[in-house]
Amino acid sequence: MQNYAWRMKDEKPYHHGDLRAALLDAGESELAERGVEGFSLRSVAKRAGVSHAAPAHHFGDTGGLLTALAAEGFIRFQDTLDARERDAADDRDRAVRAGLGYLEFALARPALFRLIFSSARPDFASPELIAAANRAYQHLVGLVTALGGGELDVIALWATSHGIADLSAGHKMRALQGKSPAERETMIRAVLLRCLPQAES
Amino acid sequence: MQNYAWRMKDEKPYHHGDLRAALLDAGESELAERGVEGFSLRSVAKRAGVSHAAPAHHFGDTGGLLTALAAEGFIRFQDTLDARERDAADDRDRAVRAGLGYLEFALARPALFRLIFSSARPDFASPELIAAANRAYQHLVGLVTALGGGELDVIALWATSHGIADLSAGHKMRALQGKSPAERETMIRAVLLRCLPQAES
DNA sequence: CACCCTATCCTGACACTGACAAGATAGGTT
DNA sequence: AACCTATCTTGTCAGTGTCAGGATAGGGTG
Repeated sequence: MQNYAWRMKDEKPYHHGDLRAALLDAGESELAERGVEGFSLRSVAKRAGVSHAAPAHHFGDTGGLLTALAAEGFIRFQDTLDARERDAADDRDRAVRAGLGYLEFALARPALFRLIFSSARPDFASPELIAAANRAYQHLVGLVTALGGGELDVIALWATSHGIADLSAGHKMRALQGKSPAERETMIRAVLLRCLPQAES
Repeated sequence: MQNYAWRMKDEKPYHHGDLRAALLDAGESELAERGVEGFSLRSVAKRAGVSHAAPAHHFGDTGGLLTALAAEGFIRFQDTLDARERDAADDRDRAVRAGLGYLEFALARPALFRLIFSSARPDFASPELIAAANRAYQHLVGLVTALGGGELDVIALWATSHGIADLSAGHKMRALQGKSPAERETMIRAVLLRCLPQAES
C-alpha cells in the first residue's frame, strides 16, 4: 500500500490516493439514495470522481463492493446496538435495548439494513462478512445467556427484533408508525420482554 | 377484452391470446430462478415467447409487472396461511399455525416473499396491492382478537412470525436450519406461543 | 359487405449498466 | 537509471428498461 495522503486535496491526480475508502463512502451514499435495487457501480465511481472501471481493481465487481459495504455495515449495526446497551440498568434491560438498537439501525440506514439481511447480491461466504455477522450473533447469544436463556430464547429475541425492524424499515407496520416515539418504545419494550427467558422470582 | 382462448395452443399467432396471464406465470418463474434483484423484463418476455416490448401494454413498465406479481403473491401468501389454519384445534393453535404458514411460504417462495416484504420495486400504493395486503393484515388481527388480544399482541405475533420467516428465507438463522422439521416446528411453536395473549386461567 | 377503430404485439432506437481488455501513469525498488 | 507493480483510464461489448412508430387482427358500424 502506497501513501498518497499528502495529495488528497489535489485537483485531479491520476492516482486517487485513498480510492478504496472513497468508494466505500460513495457506495454508502449511493445505497442510501437509491437503495440496493437501484445501486449502480458506475454511479458510485462518478460520485468518487473516478472512471467507471476504477472500482474493479479494489473490489473486483459490483458484488465485491456490496460485500465490503455489507461487512462495514454489519460493524456499524453492532455499534448501534452497543451504544444503546451502554446505559442499561441490568441484563434484562440490556437485551431489550439491543432490540431497540436493532430497530434504530434499520430506520436510520434502511438500505444498508436490507443489504445485510435481505439481499442476495453480497457474497455471504466472504470471510470478513462471515466474521462480522458472527460477532453480532455471538453478542446476541451473550445477551441471552446472561439471562439464563438458551437457544430457544436466542431465536425468540432475534426473530422478534428482526421482525419489528424489517417491517418498520419497509413501512409495513402502520400500527407502529402512527405512535409517538415514546409510545412506540413502550410498546416494543413490552413485546421484547415476552421473548426473554422469564424471571423465576 | 377480446377472447383468444380458442387459439391458446396455436403455433405463433400475432396475438398471444392470454399474454397477461402468461407473463405473470413467466414472471413468477423468473422471480424464482433469478430473484428480485436479477429480475429482467426482457427475459420474462422471452420466456413467454413474445417480443421484449410486449409486456408494456399489459403492465406499463417493470414495476407494473412486479406490482401485479406482488398482489398475486400476497393472495398466495394468505392461501398458504389459510391452509395451515384449517386443521387448527382451537383459536390459539390457529394463531400458531398462521405463523408456521408464514414460514412455509417464505421457504417455498423466497423470492416472492422478498418481493412482497423487502423490495422497493413494486408500487405499494397500487390499489390491488393495498387491498391484498390489508386482507392479510385484517386476517391477522382477527386471529389475535379471537384470543382476546389487542394491538400489542398483533405486533408481537406479526413481528415474530415475520422475523423467523425472513431470517430463514435468507438462510441467516443457522440455529433453525440444523434441526429436523419436527424439532424445528416444536421450537417455533414455543416461540410463537410467547407472543400470544396469555390465557387467564 | 366495406370501412374504420381499437387492442394487441413487433421492430428499432437510445441511454444506461456491468464487465472485460488494453493502455497510461506513477510510486517503489534495485 | 531501469524496471516493477499498483493504480487508474479509455474503449468496447452484450444486456437492460423504456419510448416511438409501425404492423396485425378482431369487432363494430355504415
